Formats: sequence, structure tokens, C-alpha cells
Amino acid sequence: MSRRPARTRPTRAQTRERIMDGALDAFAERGFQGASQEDICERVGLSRGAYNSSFQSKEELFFALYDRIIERLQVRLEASMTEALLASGPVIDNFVKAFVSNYSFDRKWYLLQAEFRLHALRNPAVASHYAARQARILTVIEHAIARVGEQKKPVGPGKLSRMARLLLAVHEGGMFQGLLEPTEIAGGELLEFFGTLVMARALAAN
Amino acid sequence: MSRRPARTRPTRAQTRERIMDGALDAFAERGFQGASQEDICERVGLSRGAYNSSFQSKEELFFALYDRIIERLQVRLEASMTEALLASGPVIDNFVKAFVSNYSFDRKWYLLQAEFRLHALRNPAVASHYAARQARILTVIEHAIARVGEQKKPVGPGKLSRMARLLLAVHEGGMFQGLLEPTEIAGGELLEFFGTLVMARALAAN
DNA sequence: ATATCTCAATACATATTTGTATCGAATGTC
DNA sequence: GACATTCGATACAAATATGTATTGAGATAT
Repeated sequence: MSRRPARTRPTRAQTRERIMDGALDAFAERGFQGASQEDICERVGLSRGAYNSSFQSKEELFFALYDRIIERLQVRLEASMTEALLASGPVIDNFVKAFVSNYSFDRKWYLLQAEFRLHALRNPAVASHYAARQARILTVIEHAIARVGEQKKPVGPGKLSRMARLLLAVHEGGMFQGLLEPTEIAGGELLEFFGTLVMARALAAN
Repeated sequence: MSRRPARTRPTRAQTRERIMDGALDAFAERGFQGASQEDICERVGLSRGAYNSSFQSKEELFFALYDRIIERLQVRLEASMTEALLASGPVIDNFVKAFVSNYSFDRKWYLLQAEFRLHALRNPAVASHYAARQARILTVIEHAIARVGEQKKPVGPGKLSRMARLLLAVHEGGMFQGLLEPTEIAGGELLEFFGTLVMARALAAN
């Protein structure tokens, strides 16, 4: 009989996930450099042994964490984009709404993202990694914009790329300002402002 | 005879400045938390004694450094804005050009700014400080936009505020993307794209 | 069932950083 | 010119973080 005993010990992958959960909180609260191993571990009730056994270096943990976030983000973004484009109503509005509501990561996500950006700017190797990830997001946005444009007039590829980047830039900046001064301006407000007021015109006059 | 000997020792203010110079480099390269006292000091040939004698804490140094940068920035921005508005040619173009060329801090400045933003988001006390500084920049931008708008139709205050924030957001995001992928997109490109193509329309249709 | 192996907790040694104290040189005052 | 004071360099001590080694419990194979 090879009946296995009920598994009591978590799998390797599970503890990795738990460490990453702790790291997300710790990084958000104290920053990448400020978060110590102990810091990360005690948030999820693990010891530094688990940490060092799961990750070779802090960099590796950081990458893994960022990849996990980006992948989830991309999936959600893709889904909501296509959905918005198929829905009824003004396609531009749907598009922006979908973007705001689904790509608006929360505070922790923003902090991690910002942290990773800084890291990328300082380290060329990380920069290419980040750029590759961003490229995937940009592609999703570009597709969406292109399909919005179809209903008016096709958008040239160069312009498409810049518009996608512009949208991303507005989103990042808007998120920050929304987090910094929640009473002054809401998180997605700038992006909606940009989308409805400005971007619609740009496409209309394309 | 009270003839003073030639001063050989730098003034307190001067050494403070030197420490801040070192801090700017160190923070840009290794981040706020990553930069050690030794790190900062040896870049400008001073000892930790000077550091601890000049600044009570790292926070204080950080604030001082940021304030110094923001003040210089504000002055330059104000000057170039009024100049651009008085110059001949399309006022919108002048405005954006002036903004891009004068408010485009270099890599180090961007890194410090980003670092400070993160710090602000994590610390409420710092957040209000940051917001106050940003408000000064926003005011400058708002004035400029208002004056641009005068030539078309007055811009409402609510819209003015959002446009100023939008401009700031685009600038920040554009700077980052330009620094991350210099071969893909130039530093001020997004902002110019935004300014000439999009913002002009928004104002025209105001 | 026994043996082997893996994973995670604990303990230990090391390195890095910071804060404090001390000391010498430069400055300004009387 | 002597004296008190300030500034900045050096030395010292404490705290914190990291990496490695060891150990015990759980899982897998024979």
C-alpha cells in the first residue's frame, strides 16, 4: 500500500509564496533596502531559515515578486480591455474606465512598482528586465487603442506607441498624486480626465 | 590690529553644501537607505565627523537636499515660463518647450525626486512637506496655463488644477520612460507629444 | 520499516553601520 | 598674545543584518 500520509508540510512553492507575501508588505512599508529578512519573515510566521532556503538573494525575491504581480496585472488588464471594447456605450469611455478600474493597483502595488522602477534605473540588468515587462503591458494597451482607433481612423504605429506610453505615464503619475493627496485629487481622476477630455479628441482628430 | 588672517577653514554653510553634494550623488546611486554616511562623505573628501556635526539625522539631510533642488527648480521654471510666454511664435509650443528644457532635471535629479516621492508616501509627515513643495510647482504651471488660455478662452479653476497636475504627471512618467529606454523614447518626447498634439486641442476646444 | 533526503528553525560568526566620545586645529574675543 | 569656542577628524562601542553551519522533523523510496 502506497497510501501517502496526509501532507502536513507545505510544499516548497507554498512557502515561497508566503515569503513573497511577507516581502510585498515589508517592501511596501519599509522599502526594498529597508526591509530585512527578519522583517519579511515574521510577517508571515516563518523563520529566516525558510527565507534563505527559498531564495538565493534579495534580488531574486524581488524579481519573483515583481513578476508575479505583473503577470496577474497583465491577465486582468487584457481581460478587462477586450471586455470593455465589446461592451456597449462610448468605446472610449469604456476603455478608460476599464483601465482605471482594473489597472489601478492599490497602494502596496504602487509602492512596489515604484521601488522596482528605481531599482531598474540604477541597474542596467534590471532595466532590461523591467522594460521587457513593461513592453507586455504596452502591447496590451496598444492593441486596445488600435481597436478604438479603428472606429475612427487607423492610428499610425509610431503614434500608437507614444499614445500607449503616454497613457501609462499618466496613469503612473495620477496614481501617485492620488495617493499623495487623496483629499485633493482621486486616484483615477487624472487618468479619466486625460481619457475623456483629451485623448478622445486626439483620436477624433486623428 | 584686528586684521583677520585669510580664512582657511570653510564656513559651516559651505561644508553643509559639500555634504549635500555628496548625498545627491550617493542617494542617486545607491538610494536613500542604501547610502551610508561613509559613502556620502568620501565622495566629497570629508569625514563622518563633518557629517554628524552638520546634520542631526539622515532625514534632515534629505529634506535639506530636496528643498535646495526644489527651490532652484522653481526659480528656473518661473523664469523660463514667463520668458516663453513673452516670446514670439506659437505660445503653446513655447510653453511646452520651456517646460521640457528647463524642468527636465537630469538623471540624478529624477532619482532623488523619485526617492523622495516614495519616502513621502510612506511617511505622512513627509507627505505634507512634499505636497507643499509640489503645490508651489503646480502654481507656476497653473499660472502659465491660465495665461495660455487667456488667448483662447479662460480656463476654469478646477480644470486648471487638473491640467497642471496632468502636465506634471506626464512629465514625471515621460522622464522615467526616457531614462529607462533612451533608445526607444527620448526624455522629453512624451511631454512634447502631449503638449503639441493633445493639450493644444484641449485648450483650443476649451 | 528503514534509510535517505529535503526543508525549515536555530545558533553562531562576521561584517557593516551608526552614535558617542575624544582630540586637535582653526577662529574670534578680550 | 592668551583663552574660550567651534568644527571636523579619529577612535571606540553598540546595534543590526547577513551568510553559513547545524540540527531535527517530515516526506519519499526501497
